[in-house]
Amino acid sequence: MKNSVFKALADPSRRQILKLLKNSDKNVGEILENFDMAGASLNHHLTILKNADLVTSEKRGQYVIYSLNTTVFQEILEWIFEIKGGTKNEI
Amino acid sequence: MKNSVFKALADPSRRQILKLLKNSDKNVGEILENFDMAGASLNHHLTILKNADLVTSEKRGQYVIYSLNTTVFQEILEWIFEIKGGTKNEI
DNA sequence: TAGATATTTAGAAATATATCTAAATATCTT
DNA sequence: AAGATATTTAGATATATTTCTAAATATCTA
Repeated sequence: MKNSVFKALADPSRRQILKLLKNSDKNVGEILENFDMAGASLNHHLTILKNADLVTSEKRGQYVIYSLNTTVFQEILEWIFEIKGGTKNEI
Repeated sequence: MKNSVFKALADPSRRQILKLLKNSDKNVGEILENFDMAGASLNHHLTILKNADLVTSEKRGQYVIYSLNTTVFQEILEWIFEIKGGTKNEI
């Protein structure tokens, strides 16, 4: 499990971004509406999430759409089971 | 889910400590053998893990024994499911 | 009780992180 | 093409984190 994933999850704003993207993909402006933060600051968080593969982004015209990448969460689950002991069947 | 938990997991040394404690409880010296780090530094990491309720500690004579506290991992799992969607039955 | 061992606390230094403003780049619309 | 809107980059600053050494505290053993 990559360190960048845990580092990315260690910030409340970034976790909230993930929660926002759970429901629907959003462009940067739409994400920004939920925060009291400069656009450049949000961009910094998005970059960190992207480097951790927790989100993906795609340019559509003027906008950049961010989406949740759920495959990494599977890896996090596996890391937890490794520590916690047990398997997916025993939750 | 408390921020302190994610913060605690964001450091590789601390994640390794959790992995070490998975197999058996250990005192500080035994944990320290696995790291190239001053005792005071390790103590700092242990304090962070303790504040996040990821480990517990108990003094036994001269030694302090650290143990994994698996109950918090259950909460982490639930947070992941909240983001990822799905339930424990669908892994 | 004195010295040895185990752990924690205090304080300092280096590095990393989060945030900002200003400017750059890309795209859209008229 | 010019101006408007969306996003990113650059550079600065403040705060947080990791690590160290030295010293303090607690317990054990001879």
